[in-house]
Amino acid sequence: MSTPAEGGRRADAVRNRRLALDAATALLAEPGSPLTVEAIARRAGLGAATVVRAFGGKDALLDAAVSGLLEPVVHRAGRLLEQDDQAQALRTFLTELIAFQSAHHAIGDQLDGLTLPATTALRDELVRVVREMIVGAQRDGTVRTDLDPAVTTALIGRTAYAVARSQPASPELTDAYLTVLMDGLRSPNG
Amino acid sequence: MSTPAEGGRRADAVRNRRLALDAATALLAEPGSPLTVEAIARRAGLGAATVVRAFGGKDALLDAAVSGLLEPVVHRAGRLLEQDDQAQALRTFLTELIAFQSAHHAIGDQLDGLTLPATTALRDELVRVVREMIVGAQRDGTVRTDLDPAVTTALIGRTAYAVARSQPASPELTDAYLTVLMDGLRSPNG
DNA sequence: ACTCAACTGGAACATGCATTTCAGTTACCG
DNA sequence: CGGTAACTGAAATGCATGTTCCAGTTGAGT
Repeated sequence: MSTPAEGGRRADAVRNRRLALDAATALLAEPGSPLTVEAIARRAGLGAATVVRAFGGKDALLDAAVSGLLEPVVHRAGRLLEQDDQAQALRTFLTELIAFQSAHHAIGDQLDGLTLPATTALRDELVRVVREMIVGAQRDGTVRTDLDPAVTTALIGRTAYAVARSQPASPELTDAYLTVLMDGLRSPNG
Repeated sequence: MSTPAEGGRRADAVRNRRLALDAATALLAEPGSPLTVEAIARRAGLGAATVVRAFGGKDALLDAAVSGLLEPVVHRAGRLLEQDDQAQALRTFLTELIAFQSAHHAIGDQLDGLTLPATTALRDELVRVVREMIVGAQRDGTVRTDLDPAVTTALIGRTAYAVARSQPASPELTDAYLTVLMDGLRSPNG
């Protein structure tokens, strides 16, 4: 669909494509892993050339792996949007997002300057959902209205990412972040 | 003193050392610059070998350049510590720190995983000063006491860095960050 | 079974980088 | 001035990585 589809491929090619994807996904969860084509190939039990060809390049492989991990997170965020208390939904979502990013440490680590179409689309969708949460919470009166929702969303995105990158992952830091953020987002005279 | 000192060096060696340092410093302020030895050498009007040898390696050169930029920032933070209102001192310092990091974009960009002795020492000093500001503000009653100062310091360090990395530098984002942070750090029932 | 296009992977290649080499140059001391 | 050790920088080296080549292998249609 997005990347070379399963069309008239041979069975071994399909299987190796899956192996490469699984290996890349596994390495994304291991901090300090090289995340090179060589490492992915070794993990998958394949040659480097096969790994590269399966997706048409390393970037496309990483795009598939990262977006595969990100998709359930985005889906979960959409579900939280249906909740009554949008401020609480935002807090819950951020907690889960930070846990997710901590678990898949290399996602933000190695992929900073790349252009990955599927991943970018999911990230945009995530931004959209978070902004809706903020707007909803403003409507509820639980989040201050003197800040532009778009700016607030950018603020949350950047800082949450930074907190998740703490090494090693620190529950106290995450707690402090959520506490300060949510209190700071409350109406100033409330 | 730290790196090969001026000892019995020839005049041209001393001059080229300075040229290399200035070139590296200049490149740290230019977003998107390669920051390679080649680029530094071209900027300095020297050969790559000369640039490398002047400091005994690229890392040592960057350490000298970054710590040279960071030193006045640390000094300024120490001066702010003498101010009466520590919460205000913290806010002022963060404003300046973010501006500084935005101006020298590449500092955090390219130097994430390196071990630079002088730079690390200055950063530790900076952390120490910020923690003192927080403790002082807690004593003043302007910052909540239900958070560990060390954790709060880590939180501020990570998030300020993330905000400064926004591309392009956005005054609204910095404003929103400082507003939310300082309000969130106030006593919850105040 | 037979065929052959698709597929594989080790090896060669390409790229971008820091560092070292070394023949030539130059600052500095006497 | 010379002599010489320090210094210079273009080129060579080393290294890590992604990508491509190609001779051999294999899945799948007949």
